[in-house]
Amino acid sequence: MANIREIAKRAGISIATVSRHLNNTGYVSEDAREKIQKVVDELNYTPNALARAMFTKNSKTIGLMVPNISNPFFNQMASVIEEYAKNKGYTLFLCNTDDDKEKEKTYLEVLQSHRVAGIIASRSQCEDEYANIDIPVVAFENHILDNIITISSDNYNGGRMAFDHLYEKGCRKILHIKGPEVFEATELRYKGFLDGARAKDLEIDFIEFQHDFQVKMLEEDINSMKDIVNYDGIFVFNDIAAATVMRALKKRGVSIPQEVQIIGFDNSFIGELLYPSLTTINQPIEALAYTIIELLIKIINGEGVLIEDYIMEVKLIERETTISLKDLDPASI
Amino acid sequence: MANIREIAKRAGISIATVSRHLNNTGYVSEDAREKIQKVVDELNYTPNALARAMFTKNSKTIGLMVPNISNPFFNQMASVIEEYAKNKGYTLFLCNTDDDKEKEKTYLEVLQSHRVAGIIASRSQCEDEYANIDIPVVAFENHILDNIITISSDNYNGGRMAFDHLYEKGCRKILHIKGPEVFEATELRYKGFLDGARAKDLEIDFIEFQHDFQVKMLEEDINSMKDIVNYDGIFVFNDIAAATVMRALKKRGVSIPQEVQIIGFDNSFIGELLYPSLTTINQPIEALAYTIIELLIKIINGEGVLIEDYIMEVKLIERETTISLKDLDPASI
DNA sequence: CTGAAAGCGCTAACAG
DNA sequence: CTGTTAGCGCTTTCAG
Repeated sequence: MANIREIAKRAGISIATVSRHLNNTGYVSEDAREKIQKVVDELNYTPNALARAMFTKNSKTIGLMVPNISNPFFNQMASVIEEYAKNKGYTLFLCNTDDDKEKEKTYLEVLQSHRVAGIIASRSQCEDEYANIDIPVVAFENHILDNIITISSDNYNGGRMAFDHLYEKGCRKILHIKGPEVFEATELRYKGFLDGARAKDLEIDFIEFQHDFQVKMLEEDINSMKDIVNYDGIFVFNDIAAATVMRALKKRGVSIPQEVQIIGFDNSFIGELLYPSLTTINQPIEALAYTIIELLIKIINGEGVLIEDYIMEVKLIERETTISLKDLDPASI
Repeated sequence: MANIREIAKRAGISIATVSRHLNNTGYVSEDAREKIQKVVDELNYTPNALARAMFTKNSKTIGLMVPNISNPFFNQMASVIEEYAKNKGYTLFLCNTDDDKEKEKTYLEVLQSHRVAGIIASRSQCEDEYANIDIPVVAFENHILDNIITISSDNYNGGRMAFDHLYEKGCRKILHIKGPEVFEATELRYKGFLDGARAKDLEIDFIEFQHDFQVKMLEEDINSMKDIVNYDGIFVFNDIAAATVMRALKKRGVSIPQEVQIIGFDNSFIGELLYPSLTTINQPIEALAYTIIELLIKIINGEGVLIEDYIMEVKLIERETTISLKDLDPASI
């Protein structure tokens, strides 16, 4: 692959001028520009970003750590993060941690070695591992260290909204299927939901899933639920798990929402494909992704940012798995 | 961030020896090894992959181009490609092309500039753009150029199996919802399906969707289908589109599979979450991903590979959206 | 077993 | 407006 020296030689001009032209930095005569561009086009020359990065100390790459890219919520996040990053001139390294601390640690080293300009750590399981990283980091959902910004949705409030909604719809025998304890986000949803119930003096049952979506694994969790039919309202910690729960219920002949109302969390695309379509709490993916990228790039550029929690508003998306009792067609019960 | 010179100085040893130790290449005395490792640990030193890449001409990175990472089939592919790549010591750049030629071209340049060791181009819309790339490339699904290997599932056969299955189940008024013409994969499914029908002298109707899954867009396509209720069997070009079709049918009160049988394609996780669960054609994601990575890395390493089409076997996954007529409970019709 | 030195491709002073 | 030059951090001959 050609290099800048080759271009300079063929154009009969020094490499400094070629560099200036390529980067549009400093003066270059129109005449020189043309000559250079001609050779650049002929040789299909592309500047070596690695060499450039070594000098400028900015590789223009960002490491994106996600639990798993096949998780519908995280891949929607990844999709828009990718777009924002690209618009800013950054390319993403894709890192699936599988919610596994060891894998996260390994990737952390890989990203470090590639001298990424910044790291987005979603649902991190690490702490001190980030202490000696001198690369800008922003955390999504799980907190890492005091000096690392955390971005998340207002999960607590979302949980509370979920409860209020079910309650409003008339549910009184309520179950919450909660996520693994190590997920701060689902833990907050649980707390919010619980506080909502307490405010109404209502007792609530809980089941904890041992893991998040990893194609097929949820089914096991579902099988462990026995008396799931005894409730009239269920709040599931995310949409994909809710889909699995819905499927299990239908298999047992339970009709939704007539017999059990369901509410999920995320508002990932899957909710709209289900039948009945899933009532859920929307996480503002665009706002989350935008905030993550903006903050990270500000830190990369040495601009000051407030070290604090950045919490984005959620909102209820009412669809078909919840329904007002008065709207119920008696015949369908 | 520390560099090798710093390590060498602190360890009182030359950088050459430090390098040898780090890469386990050439002789280094046990004594030297210890001294070096001690400093490496103290300083949390990680070798600069950029500098290394400049010298070795192998960046140990791979550019993964996918239409969109939120497409369930492609993100499952990405997930396992990522795992295989990591095991081989490669890290992935994530590139969403959105099935847009211009975006693909842009990313091609970006990947070139980052001097990726190889490129995986899924469903590429380009041709000549790849002619002057001196980076190993493998294509998934769409062919690019004669000298570029293409890996894909046996889509033709899959289409044929889909027809045979519906026919066997008793369907005679059949519709195929096909993908955009520029997708070689869905085009082959269409051809296979058509040939199956011809073999039985059966006339079949077709509808063409204008685009693949991009959260929300499919709904428009669905709305454009009027007489969708007049069929007893539908083959949809992929699972996610099938999910949308199922939802539309149920909204119109059509029962599946009693009135219409449905078969999708991909066997992405979504099929199992639907109710009834979706009969579909399995694409062997593991085998595809494995082949893609194996071939690409062989090319990167200069080992010879056969330039030809690598076609992986598909198989029918029978679930609940198709059913033998004799199994039908008359009461449920 | 170890070190000096050249060079990968680029950018940014600095001196014309 | 342009060219020379010194590195960025690393690996690898080639001499010891």
